[in-house]
Amino acid sequence: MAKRSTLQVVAEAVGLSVNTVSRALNGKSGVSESTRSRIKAEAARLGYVPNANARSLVLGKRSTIGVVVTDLANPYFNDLVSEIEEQALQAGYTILLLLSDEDPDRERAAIEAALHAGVDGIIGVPVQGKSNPWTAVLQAGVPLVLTARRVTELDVDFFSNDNEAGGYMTTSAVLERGARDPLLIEEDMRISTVEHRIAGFRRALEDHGIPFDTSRRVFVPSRRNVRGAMHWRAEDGYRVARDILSSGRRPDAFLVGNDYFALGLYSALQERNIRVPEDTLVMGWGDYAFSRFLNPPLSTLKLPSAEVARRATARLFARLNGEGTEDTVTVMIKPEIALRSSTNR
Amino acid sequence: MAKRSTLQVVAEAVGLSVNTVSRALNGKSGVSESTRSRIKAEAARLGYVPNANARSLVLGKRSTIGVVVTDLANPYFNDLVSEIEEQALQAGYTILLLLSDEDPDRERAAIEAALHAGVDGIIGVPVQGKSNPWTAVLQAGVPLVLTARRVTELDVDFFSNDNEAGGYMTTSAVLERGARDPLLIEEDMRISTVEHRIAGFRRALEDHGIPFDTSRRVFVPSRRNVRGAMHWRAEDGYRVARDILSSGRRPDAFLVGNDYFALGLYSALQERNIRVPEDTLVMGWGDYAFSRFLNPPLSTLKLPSAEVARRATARLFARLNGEGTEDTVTVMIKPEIALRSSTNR
DNA sequence: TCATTATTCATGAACGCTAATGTAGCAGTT
DNA sequence: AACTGCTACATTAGCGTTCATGAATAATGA
Repeated sequence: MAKRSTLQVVAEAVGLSVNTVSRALNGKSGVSESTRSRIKAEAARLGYVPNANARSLVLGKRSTIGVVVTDLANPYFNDLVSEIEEQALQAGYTILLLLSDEDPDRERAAIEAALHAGVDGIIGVPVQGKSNPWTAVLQAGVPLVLTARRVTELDVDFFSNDNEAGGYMTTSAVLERGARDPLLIEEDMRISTVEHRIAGFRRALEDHGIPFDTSRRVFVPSRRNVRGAMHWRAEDGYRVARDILSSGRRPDAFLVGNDYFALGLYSALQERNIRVPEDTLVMGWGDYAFSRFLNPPLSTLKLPSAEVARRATARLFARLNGEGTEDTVTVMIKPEIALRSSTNR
Repeated sequence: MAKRSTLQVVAEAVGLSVNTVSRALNGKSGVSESTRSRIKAEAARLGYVPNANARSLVLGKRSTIGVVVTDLANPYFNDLVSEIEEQALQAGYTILLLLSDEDPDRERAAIEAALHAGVDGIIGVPVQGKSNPWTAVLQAGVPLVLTARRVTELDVDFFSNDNEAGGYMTTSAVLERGARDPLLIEEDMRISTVEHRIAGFRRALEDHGIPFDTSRRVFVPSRRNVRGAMHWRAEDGYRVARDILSSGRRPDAFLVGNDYFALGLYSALQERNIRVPEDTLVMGWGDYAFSRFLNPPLSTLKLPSAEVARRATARLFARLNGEGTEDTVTVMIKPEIALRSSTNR
């Protein structure tokens, strides 16, 4: 609890003015090399750490960006956050992490907290919901970049995977392997991710001469406001798959909204002694860490989370430097398909 | 990019002094209710958001705690971070997230960044390494709480699972189910977690009349400085298990350092047509989201990450309020075993 | 030698806020 | 009428920095 030494203390110790010490430590000109090194030595000896609050006040920025994400248990989002953190640190920024847990109320609170904390900019993954708390960010004049999920009524920079392409790629892959009656198990969320995925699914079906109708997709009820929501997703996927199978329906391919659903699906299929890939194909989404080790190894879609994160942070930093403020940009990065045994035929 | 309005602007708008406006908005006494509501209305109309930098400077605190963690891809740590975030938000704090990626150099940089950013306190998960960057935190007079991994030479508050007990519980479970030749597959890290786990393993062995020697445990080489290190862990676990099996060794139970290793182990066992649990038992560690959905469902140890997080943050906040500064405290919370089919016998 | 310029440092102000202190007005007490 | 105590506000100072400006000293040129 030692009282932290200030510039003044260092200045007195070396017998110079506060200003000179500041210039010396910040590498500014107007200080001779000899005194600069003397000052640096003394500062180090006293364990001087600049007061970030005072520094932020006068500089008018906090060197911190807010990262508002729905759920850390989702591998995609923790990849995203990890990469943002790395990029930020390299640029001399730190990140303030706020979690919304897919809950609109918490999201509002998170945004407010970020604004209140004085972040210089925000990278966000929006939650679905009628009211839009993100406009508050723009009103406050804080640069904003959205990722992963689009908010159409908001004209801001947006970076994401190309989910329509992903939906098309995954669906085409199973159709090309002979599936004629595929079923899409999707998250029940009003987010662009789902919408685009279904659009790609539909386009692939129609390209292969299979008419699309709503019976080709079922929804897994989404859970909100649950810590580590992902822990329940496999369970939910299992339940939906089990219901489908006990209704007597036998799709020859399953496409799921994330690899946790596939995990639950595997269990449900096994209960009925339906073999993968002999009796039905399974295609995941997300390429989670466990997917290649399932039995059989799961074909899935590898998402470019790191690149999304890099592009998004780069854009935010550009905005913080006052560049490219005139128009907003939308970038969708192509995912990559990972074909494994679950779609072998 | 609208210039944010300051207290002064609000003050002029209502024709009162800056101080009165400040008192009114902060709910302090000395302002009549009528003027208070008038001020609040005007502030809201102008979209006034207090300048966090100025506020932090005068209050002498940033209302932010640093969370220094090794790896977000590890389910245990993202549980931990999620819970810390929630607790912090409730207490009016935000969290600054720093990642060390199990790399001592990055850890040093992360700690420095947190200190530089002026956090009020730090919750950390230390990396192994000879030099100790954490002393810098104490030297700077910043309250520190460590979790998950102990640094013996550092006299600070420590909160964790009771890993020795966990090691004992998991080992006893397989021994009670008839295993006489168990093998421990452990991470090759010089951290207290591993050390305690092995100690518990050993104690359980000896309690059951099985002599411990170093051939009873093998190490999986640890990867450092890799984003999402967990993605490789299953692969590494697989490799170690495969080598064991191809050497002809046939343990009647495997205990692994985390559930990803179990995932790799399953693959290796399957290649040799060794059945679980008929031919050998498998016991995991961590109860990851996928573990109960494996085939067979994995017996494992459920770690009290949320409680560790809650206790640790509560302790840090106590320190921030100047309570309990006299001595340091060590808390080890008992984990819970989750018995599933992989140890059925 | 003296004027000119470059170098090195000091001084003062400002960032936006909160806390301590000051003052005017008014009711109640003696 | 004079004093006390309270309310409701204003005034002033200060948090620890950085930046703009200014002064002193040393170096340069004729």
